[in-house]
Amino acid sequence: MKATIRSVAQEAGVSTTTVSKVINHTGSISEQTRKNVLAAMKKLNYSPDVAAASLRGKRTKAFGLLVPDISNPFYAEVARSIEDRSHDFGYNVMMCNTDNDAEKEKNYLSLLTSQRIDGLVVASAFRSPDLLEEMLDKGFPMVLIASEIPKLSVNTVTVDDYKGGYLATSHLLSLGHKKIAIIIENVRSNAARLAAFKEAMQEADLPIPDGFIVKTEAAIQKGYESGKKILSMKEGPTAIFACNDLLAAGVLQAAKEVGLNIPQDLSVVGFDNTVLSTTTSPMLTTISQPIKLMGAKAVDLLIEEMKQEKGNKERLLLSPELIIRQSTASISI
Amino acid sequence: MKATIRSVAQEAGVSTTTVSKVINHTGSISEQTRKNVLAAMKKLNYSPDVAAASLRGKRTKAFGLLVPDISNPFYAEVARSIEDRSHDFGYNVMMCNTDNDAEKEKNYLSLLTSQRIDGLVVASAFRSPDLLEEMLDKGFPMVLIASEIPKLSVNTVTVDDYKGGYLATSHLLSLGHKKIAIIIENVRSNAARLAAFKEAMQEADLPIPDGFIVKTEAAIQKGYESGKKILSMKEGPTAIFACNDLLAAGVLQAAKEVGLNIPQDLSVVGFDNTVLSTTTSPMLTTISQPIKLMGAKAVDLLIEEMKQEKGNKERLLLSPELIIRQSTASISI
DNA sequence: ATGAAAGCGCTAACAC
DNA sequence: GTGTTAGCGCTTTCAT
Repeated sequence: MKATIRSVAQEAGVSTTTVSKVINHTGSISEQTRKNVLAAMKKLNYSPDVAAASLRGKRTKAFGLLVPDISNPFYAEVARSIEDRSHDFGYNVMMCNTDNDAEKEKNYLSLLTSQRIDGLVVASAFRSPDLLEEMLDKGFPMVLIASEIPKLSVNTVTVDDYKGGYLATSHLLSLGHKKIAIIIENVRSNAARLAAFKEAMQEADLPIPDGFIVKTEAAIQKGYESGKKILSMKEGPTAIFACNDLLAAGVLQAAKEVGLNIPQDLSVVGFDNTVLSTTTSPMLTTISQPIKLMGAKAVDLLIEEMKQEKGNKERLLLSPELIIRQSTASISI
Repeated sequence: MKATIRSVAQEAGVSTTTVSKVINHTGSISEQTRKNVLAAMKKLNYSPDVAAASLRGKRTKAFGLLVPDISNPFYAEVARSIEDRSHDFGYNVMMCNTDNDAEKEKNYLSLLTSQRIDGLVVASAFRSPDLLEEMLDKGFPMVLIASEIPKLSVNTVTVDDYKGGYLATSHLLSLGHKKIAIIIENVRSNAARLAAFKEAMQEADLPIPDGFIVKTEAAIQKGYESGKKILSMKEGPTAIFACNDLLAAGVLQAAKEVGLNIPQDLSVVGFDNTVLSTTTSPMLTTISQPIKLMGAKAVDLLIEEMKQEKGNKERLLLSPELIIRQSTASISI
């Protein structure tokens, strides 16, 4: 028999109102009754029912989190930072894996609506963001993390992808590379990385030959395949910018298989600075995103928005950093 | 203004009872009214409020998931498989990171209780399982995954850790290694792996020198440090069994730093077969756990238990598999 | 086949 | 400083 506010009230010899007041620190309560109530709560091992409270207009103390795939180390780390910060505020996080699939996204959105969550953290791509827009219009607290949906007026925290792409390309350029290929994932954040790549190449007056831009999905295997394809060209590149660590790890495998030494024969730079970038051999030069900070900021923004109905939307652009490890080197010839 | 069962009833010109019946497929409803109600629901974009329903004794359609750390690739993959299967049943998953910290475990347990979850999946260590036991006694649906708490009578799905440990050690033994060290994490599952290691060594009449068993935490850095320590011994081992991939990755780094070639100078086997084992170089020989299957089974067990109050507790022991890659080889001398 | 009404656990006026 | 009371959105007897 689970303890209710009524059983606590009875135990403490007061009314439910009083108990409610001590739970929520509202109204005024004498120190003595407070103690009695607290004691009764402890004795009955009482914990308030959020569901019931939320019915009366209070918060559910739960956020939804939409990620493409938690088993992708980048999103696992994002999830961890989101959950940590949420927990600091007494919030639980409902995790949903969308695979960037529109059907699943929609599905989860309605599941989460049924669950009466207080806010939503979105890291999924949402190529058709109509439903999100609807929720936004209704004033539903939401924040995008590591994901951009230009059309939407919404709180956003991302790394500066353009800068990241520029950093990576410049690094390669400064090493003397002239033939650089890029592998991107087909999501919005990667578009900015590509744009920066093109810009940097153009500034250096370098061409981007056909086949030097390949678009694929985020998976080691895909990186491997893309790497194979690029490295089989007659006039292959001397460097590859892989737009995330998963892809870069795949490229490393492909290069090894083709007999290329890294970084002597081929430089590779990744993106995200996930755990993977330190386990590959050679370790990956990559662009780091301040994941801990991003997660914390995202949650803060959400909490903020919940308090003040309809505050202004913020767009937080955090700075990426170039982490030089062992997968890049000056061009030898 | 969110649609309620009342607004739907009004729209359809029926009572709330009728609407409830069509939602839950209970009682009997004429085909015509069914259609009307469905139409009204669609029109108002209605989705039932789980919180309110749960107040009346229905399920909340949410599970809790306690993992040590979602940013550990193994648990990320476990979480993914749990969430996938839960979603198949219309369930949401609340993810909690405990860091195997008793305080946090306790904290989350009470947070989750407030949330009225229908069941709990536990992958966290729970060195003091009193609270879990209490919940179990109350008949609360629970399942342990990749984690053992012998004292508890509870549904469990794990890999056969003993067999896994035996597999790993035998592999090394069959390669001619006689001096083998082991690095374990201080959790229960690893105890079985260690026991199997000892057993296999004894069967082969091989001693385990002082310092060949090191106990640490699950992190690359810890694996690195432990590796360094072991490899600095005068009479070092020719093979190391690292009880998870994170640790193994660290050992690889340590070996490299000390100038040891893998697998020529040192064989390494990991455990878990996470994404890490394919990105290291050389790729890791490791013991694979059928994570997808484990997650699915765990959820199935939970659903099963929810239906039939107090069924018998099952203990599912799945078979691990030896995955031979490149980090192990016959002893050269 | 349908509806009226009670009540799940809780909060918030409002009264005292 | 404390209690009475009305409902939040829903399910569920029990009538009709």
